[in-house]
Amino acid sequence: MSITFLQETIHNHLLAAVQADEFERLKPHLELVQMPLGSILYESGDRLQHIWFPTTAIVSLQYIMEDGASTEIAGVGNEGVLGISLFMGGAATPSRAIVQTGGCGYRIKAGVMLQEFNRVESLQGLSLLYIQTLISQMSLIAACNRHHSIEQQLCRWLLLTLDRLTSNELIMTQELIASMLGVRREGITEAAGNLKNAGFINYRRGHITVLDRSGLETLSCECYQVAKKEFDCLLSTCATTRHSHSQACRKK
Amino acid sequence: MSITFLQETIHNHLLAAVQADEFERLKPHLELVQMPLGSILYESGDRLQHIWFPTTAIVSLQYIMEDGASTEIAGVGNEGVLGISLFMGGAATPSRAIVQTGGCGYRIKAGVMLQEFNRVESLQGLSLLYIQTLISQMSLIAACNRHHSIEQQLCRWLLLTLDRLTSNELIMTQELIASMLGVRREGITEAAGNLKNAGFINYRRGHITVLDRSGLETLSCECYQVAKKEFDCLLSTCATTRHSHSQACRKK
DNA sequence: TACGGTCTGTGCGGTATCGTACACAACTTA
DNA sequence: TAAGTTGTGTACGATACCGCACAGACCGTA
Repeated sequence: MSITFLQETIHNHLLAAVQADEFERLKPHLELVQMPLGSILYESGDRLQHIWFPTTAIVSLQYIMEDGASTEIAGVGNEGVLGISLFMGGAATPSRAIVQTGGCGYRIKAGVMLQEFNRVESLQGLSLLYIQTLISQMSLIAACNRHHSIEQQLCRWLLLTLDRLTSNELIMTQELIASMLGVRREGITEAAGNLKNAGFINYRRGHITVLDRSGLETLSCECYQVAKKEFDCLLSTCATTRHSHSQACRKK
Repeated sequence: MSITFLQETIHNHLLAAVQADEFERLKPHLELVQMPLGSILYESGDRLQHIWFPTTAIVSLQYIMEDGASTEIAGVGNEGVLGISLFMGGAATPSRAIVQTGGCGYRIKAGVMLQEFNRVESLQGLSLLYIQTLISQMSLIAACNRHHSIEQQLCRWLLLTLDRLTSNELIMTQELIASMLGVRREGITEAAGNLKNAGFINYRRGHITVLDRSGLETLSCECYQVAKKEFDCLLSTCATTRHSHSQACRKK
């Protein structure tokens, strides 16, 4: 049982990088929960009750405008954690966290997490490191929104989602993708049609299958590679951090 | 002399909120420097040598794409600090920091700052609080990029810049504004022309004068008000934080 | 005062994306 | 099997923005 628990835990890289003795303290508070597609972890302005560490689920952070228009500002999979604003002064995040790919994750009560965050240095270091990655990702998306075509962005988005999955099939309507990218649904239909004609993907009602990764990479903007590099960097730091907190990767 | 120093210091709200005894330790390391218009504090990928606390200067954080296209991802004035990635694992920020309005600021060596950050709780708390604000700002800009017109964004940008100035005149070419917003210079010429015709601003070669703030507010998207609220919240927390670290504002 | 560089104004066609409307296809449920 | 719901395909004009080209205005410097 406890072995199963630990194996599952490994599926969140951040959690797996917490030092063993510190992890023992967290363990009794970790609660394995379902994170079904479409469920909302928190809304803009909510006071956080929990922190989440996804294992198989993927969560999308979206900024919602007054008229209801939305834009994804970051994605969080098993490399990350949701609810970081808790550590940062208690103010609510101005975003919505919605599950984009159903799966599981660990949940921990906000109060417990905050206490441990303040006490445990490795947890703090990892969180900060992750926030850094998140900031990079958000910058990237802001710039990508401005400068790249829907098709390029769709490729980026598919690739980044695919990287967090074990299978090559996404359960996902075009409508949903459109709301992530902050564009019209028809725009996605057209872009997806092109990718299908090119033989890079296939799809049917709510399911998208990626047939040719490298094809998508050629059509994607540079942003995919940049984001991937960021993630790889984070993960490799996590992997080597269990016992000593080294410096993160230095890029370029 | 030391009184002058302190008075100047107050001009950075974050620095002013550091507890008195802790501030005494930082003080000998603070170096008042000029931050002339157009100078670059750091480039994407640089290893940080310093941390900056602007007093009268305003700095723009930009993401630069491979083809040279740029987008502002956040602005930093005397409410903030530059070089936060230092605290977050040492990885370089994937952005450029360029002075958008010339002025002064305090500089401190990265090594010293890092040491104090790890030792001094109030400094850490303030930094985290600021990072939270920064994240909010970045989300907002990402969404604004996607959904709002150049004219709306120009209004937002002018208003946010104005809020950080004492005068109502910006020293700023249209070319520069265009590179901040990530659009063509001609787009700014047109939008600025409209604002001039409406009587809200006036300008001449490199100088923009705001004549009617509230006029700009009516044309701006919601994003200005949202960003302003965030800043006000940060500042009020700073103002009350010198002796006890309270929770930040809760919104909505 | 004249020069030269920089900044701004304007026009044009091209294109990506939008808004809207509607038909059809694929699943779900009764 | 039929009805209803939800997702996808397509078409059309409107429009915001782009890329380019060039003229003219401003301002510092010689």
